Amino acid sequence: MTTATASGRTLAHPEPGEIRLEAVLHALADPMRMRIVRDLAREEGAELPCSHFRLPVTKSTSTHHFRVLRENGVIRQIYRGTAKLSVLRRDDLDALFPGLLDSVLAAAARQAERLGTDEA
Amino acid sequence: MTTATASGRTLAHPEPGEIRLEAVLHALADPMRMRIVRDLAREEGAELPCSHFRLPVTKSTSTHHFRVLRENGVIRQIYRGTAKLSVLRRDDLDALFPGLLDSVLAAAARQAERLGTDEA
DNA sequence: GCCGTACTACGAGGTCTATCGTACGAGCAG
DNA sequence: CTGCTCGTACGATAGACCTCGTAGTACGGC
Repeated sequence: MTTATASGRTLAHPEPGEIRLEAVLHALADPMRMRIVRDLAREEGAELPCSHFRLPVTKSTSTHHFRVLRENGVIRQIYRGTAKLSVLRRDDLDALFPGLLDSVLAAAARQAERLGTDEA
Repeated sequence: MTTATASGRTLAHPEPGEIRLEAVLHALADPMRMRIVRDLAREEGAELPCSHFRLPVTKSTSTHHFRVLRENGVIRQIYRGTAKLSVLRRDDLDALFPGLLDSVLAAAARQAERLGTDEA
């Protein structure tokens, strides 16, 4: 439980009603972002810092991808100390688009297995 | 090239094994293309000519979007006379990514209803 | 107070995308 | 054959996107 040590730094997230399907699909259409989402889904409910994901890109690019995921309503991000923790917005997504996230994740897992592209 | 033998102008489609999830998601992330796919799904199995879709763009742009859908494995296209008919590749998509197409279509329908953006 | 860590902001480069307009080829109706 | 309709191809333009590097801010420990 993140006891919101709230430092005043707050990040803008779309309301559930603001989340658009095209935006979510677009966010998931990038391999790097799909990888992040898959990692988050694997540790359901876990709040992971950006540095936990060993992405093969620079930190600037990571920031960009996390921002896209957040602004499109796929993840939620909060600050805690110097770290920024990310969580999948499964509840909101499931409420808006039932079954979508699960089938996308299943499809990604299946394709990763098929192509042997399964990363950590 | 398009060295078409008069009766059988054939179009290149990806094999089922060539269809990539990111590509499918990317194809569906565009409102114009999502609209095409929804129309096709609504008349399941039907072969509809491009002209059936009254898209608010020029013909060049339509051609472009249909091409993207075809090259990414979402639809199949065949010539018949002067018309080019399009069909949803539901069988292949369902085999590759079970449930994906249905949940995306359901999500699109739900969002259209929510936003009152239902066209057609 | 000072420094290291974690992440951000801004700008730039290169690529991709969506859109259009115009010109062309393929088929069908006279 | 002549024209008409359907769709394609090519070129161009404007905008978005992914990537990076550098400089900067917030936080925690010394």
